[in-house]
Amino acid sequence: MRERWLDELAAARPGLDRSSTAARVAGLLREQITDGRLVPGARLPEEDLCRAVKVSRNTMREAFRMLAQERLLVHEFNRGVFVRRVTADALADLYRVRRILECEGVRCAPDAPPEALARLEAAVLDGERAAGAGRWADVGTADIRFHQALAALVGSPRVDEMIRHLLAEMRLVFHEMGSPREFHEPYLARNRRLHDLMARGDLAAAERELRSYLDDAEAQLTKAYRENERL
Amino acid sequence: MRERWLDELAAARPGLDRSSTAARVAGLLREQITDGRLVPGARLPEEDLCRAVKVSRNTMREAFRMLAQERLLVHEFNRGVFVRRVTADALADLYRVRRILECEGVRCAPDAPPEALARLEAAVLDGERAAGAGRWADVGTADIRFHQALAALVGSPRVDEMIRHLLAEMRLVFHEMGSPREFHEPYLARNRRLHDLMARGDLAAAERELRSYLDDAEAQLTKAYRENERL
DNA sequence: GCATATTTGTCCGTATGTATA
DNA sequence: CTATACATACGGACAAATATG
Repeated sequence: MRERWLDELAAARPGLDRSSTAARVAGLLREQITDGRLVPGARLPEEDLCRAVKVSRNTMREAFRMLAQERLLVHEFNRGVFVRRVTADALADLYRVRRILECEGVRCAPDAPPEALARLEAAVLDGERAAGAGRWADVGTADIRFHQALAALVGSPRVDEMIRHLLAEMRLVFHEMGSPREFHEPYLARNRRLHDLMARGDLAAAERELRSYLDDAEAQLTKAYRENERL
Repeated sequence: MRERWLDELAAARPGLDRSSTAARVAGLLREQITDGRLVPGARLPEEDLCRAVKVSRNTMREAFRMLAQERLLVHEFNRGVFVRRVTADALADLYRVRRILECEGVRCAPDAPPEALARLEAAVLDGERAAGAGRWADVGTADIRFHQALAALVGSPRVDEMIRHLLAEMRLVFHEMGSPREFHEPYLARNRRLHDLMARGDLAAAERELRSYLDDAEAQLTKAYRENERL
């Protein structure tokens, strides 16, 4: 059975690019994954994908490797590659590291350049606008951008990369549980409050708010996970 | 001209393994790099390596990709792969993240299992023993193990992986400047002191000591870098 | 539990494009 | 500018592992 995301992938033929084809293919797949068209646990058969994107198996395998490094795919030896399924343990670890990096971002706020703080506010506004228009998927995207901007206050390229990968994984978690509105709506106001506390310079309160935010979100997701596992 | 590390690589044929050949090849190369036989900036020509290790280009490229993800190699499109050269900027970023992760480790010490603290002390002892025997390369290894154990107190697999990669890069830095004794000797006593402060439960003092340790090490390495650049 | 079909792991030869002496 | 060396990408081959009936 030829599935829908395969056709969409085949349709999205990019124009010639200056970078490697493997990187381009990886980009296509990444988009399918973060947009939720390729669901966690789905298997990616080499041959089908090669036909769909019209690249050789070697190139496809190179693209697989890239995405496996980003933890979006898992490579099971002699079995194939699958869209990553985030376990409850991995989820806890994800939040452990988010707490470390994002709280550090809050503490670095005074030393951050104004553009970095502006991006934080822009993300809050984007989220509020998207919510007003009922575009709940975009609310989720804005939320991710907000937390990315938070960690970016550290001013470290490495931290930027870490948080980018972390939040890409968070998308996997969201897709595994659906109902974006229910999950993201309550956090809109909290992002706003967190931003305002930081703008006011009350970093201690901001960090407390952030910690409680992350605790709540983790608890909510973990609860949903346990319920899903029961199926 | 056939260089020495190529022969050593060819000699180190491992017994059959259950994992992928690419992973095994990556392991071989990693060893050559962290041991300093492959120096930063060195070029790794595909063909020569394939002949030396007797694997196909595809497999070799897969190994390259793994090591590039660990930042030990850099892949320049259409030019080849090279052993990474850590720039002064990258060095500063390296220490920025080390400060974040290792200080977090200190703060997590009370919640860490006894084995984790034991590994910290073991690394201190290993360093002292190696120094007593004049094995300065081993002193460096013990130092890296010490800081790895420090970050491991966080109890997060992800943090473990991050610090492992970070410290592997630190090895690149060390190799680019030689004289292991001069650099590592003064830090032996500081590792001991840091450990003792933590054992005593004085976390605030421990964190202060760690920060000053990292500041000093960074300053020393940066200074050496500037001097090297003058060549 | 077995035989078969499918898929992956690995290798090779080759054509094309890119960088550098 | 030409020549050479090398990287990129393709497609086919075969063994080994896995999934399927």
